[in-house]
Amino acid sequence: MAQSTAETLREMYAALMEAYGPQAWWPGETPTEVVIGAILTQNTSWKNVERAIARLRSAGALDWGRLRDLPAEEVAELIRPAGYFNVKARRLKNFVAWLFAEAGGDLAGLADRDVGSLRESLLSISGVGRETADAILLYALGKTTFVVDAYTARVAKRHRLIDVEAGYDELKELFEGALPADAAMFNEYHALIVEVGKRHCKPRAQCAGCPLERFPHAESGDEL
DNA sequence: GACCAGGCACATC
DNA sequence: GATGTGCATGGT
Repeated sequence: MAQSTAETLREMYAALMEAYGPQAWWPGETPTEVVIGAILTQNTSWKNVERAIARLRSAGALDWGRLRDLPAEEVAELIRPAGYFNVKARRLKNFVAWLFAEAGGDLAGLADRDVGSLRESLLSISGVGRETADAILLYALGKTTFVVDAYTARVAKRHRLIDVEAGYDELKELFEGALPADAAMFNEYHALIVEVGKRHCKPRAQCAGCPLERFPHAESGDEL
């Protein structure tokens, strides 16, 4: 009898940790940088996001008060390397307005809010969808919520752990249901999935040498 | 030159 | 509720 999907997910975590070790995502950065990065990385490579963040830093704009006061056009110019810069400048401004309304412009003021209501409130911001909200909750605020992204979907579907048509919420429930509710573990697992995604689980899979190769999977050629 | 990258909002059916 | 489209830079 085959092992359960939940067991497979836990074994995959162990295999990835064995192969790559702790990722320590966003360790030296401030929660402010994490939030900005979460918005800028929407459908964009992290390399380009780093360039944009560096430009914000040089301009002294890694600061909510400064971002609030800068015209959207100037924010857009600063974040140009991240792509979709006009859209993302508005999204940053939307988040800033929300943060001042909710917590006086200080992320620390959100620390005591419970995950559920905070997630709902974040989702009310235009430009903050489910993945961005979960990334902010987990990586900036340390809340226990699993982050699903394109890599998560690809890995889970390639390994037949979920229906190929499954959406965000189903994937989130798959992982949260299989794992202990531990923010540190959710943090590591998501980061490890991104790592294996970048190295192996690409649109055209490179399964040879993948830490997850021993787990049953579809080969490249499947449109995933 | 095509394809891809840690999405999201909005229009339309 | 499902599907299609615009948004834009930089790497392969």
